[in-house]
Amino acid sequence: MASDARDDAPVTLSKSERAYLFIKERIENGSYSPGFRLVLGQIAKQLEVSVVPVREAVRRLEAEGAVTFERNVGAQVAMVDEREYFYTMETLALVEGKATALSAPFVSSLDLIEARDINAAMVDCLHHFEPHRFTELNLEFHAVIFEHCPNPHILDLVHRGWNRLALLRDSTFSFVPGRARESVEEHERLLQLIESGAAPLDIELAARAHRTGTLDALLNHQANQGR
Amino acid sequence: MASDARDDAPVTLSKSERAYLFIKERIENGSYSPGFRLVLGQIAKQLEVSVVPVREAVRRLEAEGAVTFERNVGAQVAMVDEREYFYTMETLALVEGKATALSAPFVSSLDLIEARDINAAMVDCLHHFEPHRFTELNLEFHAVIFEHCPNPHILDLVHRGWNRLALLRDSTFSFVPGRARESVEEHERLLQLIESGAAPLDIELAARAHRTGTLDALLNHQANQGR
DNA sequence: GTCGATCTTATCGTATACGATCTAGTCCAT
DNA sequence: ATGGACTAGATCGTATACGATAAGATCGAC
Repeated sequence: MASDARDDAPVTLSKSERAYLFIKERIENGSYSPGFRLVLGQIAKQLEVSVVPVREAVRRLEAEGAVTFERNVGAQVAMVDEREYFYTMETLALVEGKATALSAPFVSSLDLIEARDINAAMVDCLHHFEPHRFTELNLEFHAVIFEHCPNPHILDLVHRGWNRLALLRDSTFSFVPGRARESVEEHERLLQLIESGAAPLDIELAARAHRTGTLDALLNHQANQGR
Repeated sequence: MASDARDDAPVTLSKSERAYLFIKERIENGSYSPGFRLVLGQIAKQLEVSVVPVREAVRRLEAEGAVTFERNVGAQVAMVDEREYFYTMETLALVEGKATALSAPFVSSLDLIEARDINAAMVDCLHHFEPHRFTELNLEFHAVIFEHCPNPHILDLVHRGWNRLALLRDSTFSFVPGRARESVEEHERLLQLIESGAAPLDIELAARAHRTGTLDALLNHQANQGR
């Protein structure tokens, strides 16, 4: 992040990795919006590399679900509709719930303090209306807990879900007024469950409901707006 | 499977796909056991293709977790220890549980009949001691249900889990005597839950316990055998 | 004027080639 | 004999080149 490898002296980053990060970044920040055609030769020229590493990067993004690929035709940024958003949220609810429950026993009192600090900062964001930072802090909050997740596969699924959300954030995400405040309250309740050593299943379902609640809020909000 | 594309006229299968299937097959049937070094040029010669599609296949397998890859060093079949097995089973319990609950409302009475037929065949396998076929039928049983899963992401995770298990089947899986019979009984109970339109969460937890039970049985079994 | 066949072009899929990097073995100095 | 530097071989990473495929344009027939 600090020193973006100037031109052709990547200290420890292969060209295919550079291509991967390059494309991924552009997809996430919206430069390449859903449906955008990724032409290998074109991207290769921009990056001043050959098509081979670019192709590898694109296939990798395909494996991650960020782009779709058709043989002899090409790749394009994955189309993400409401249905996709729903599936992703449902899956996230599932894996985040489990990840929270599995992590709970390993959350220290220091972690709890840090989590509460973050949650407080989120309240500040509400007052100053900084939705972007709010979302960031939300991830940090959960990261403090998940950091202890003993099952790396489940943790990986959580990160995949987050990536996917980042992908379609700009197109689908909309800030639902009441939900943000509800969210920070649920955070505090989650922390209390963890602190009190509640049953794993209780924690799991609470964390699951936390995610599901965001989904429901969004759906209701859209429905009320006649969409 | 039926017609292994003779030489250079793959009707509708790219060379990288052929390489992918070739390697995957060998990993699953144990020809390439964990730790086996996958040398691109070597495999390329065997398949009479260049290294480029082979490399693509290997990277794809890496993304799936079947092989590990180190830059400028090479790839090898992923090492899978008991811990890995545990993680996979825990994750599978999670996603299979949800997949079952989500699919339940769409399971028809015809599906129920088919599932019960398969379950009966599994009992036969027990009597004739055919553990391999038993495992196959077990997958079919769950497939009948999951076929209706409305969330493709979760279904995909189930399949990934199955793939992963197939990967380490030979090295870690051992047939636990009493568990198989227990398993078919749990199948029947699952079907009854689905049939009676039980609450989604009940179905989810039952399906989850079904998978967890296999894991516990295996762990206890190993513990009792002093390992 | 519309439909279908041919041709053109853009893009992908793969082969080959070569430079870069790692690993291991050898040799020399201590 | 042991440790470190050097050399050689193997393997990977990427560039370039060319054949293969598919989408679109052009032209002719009805």
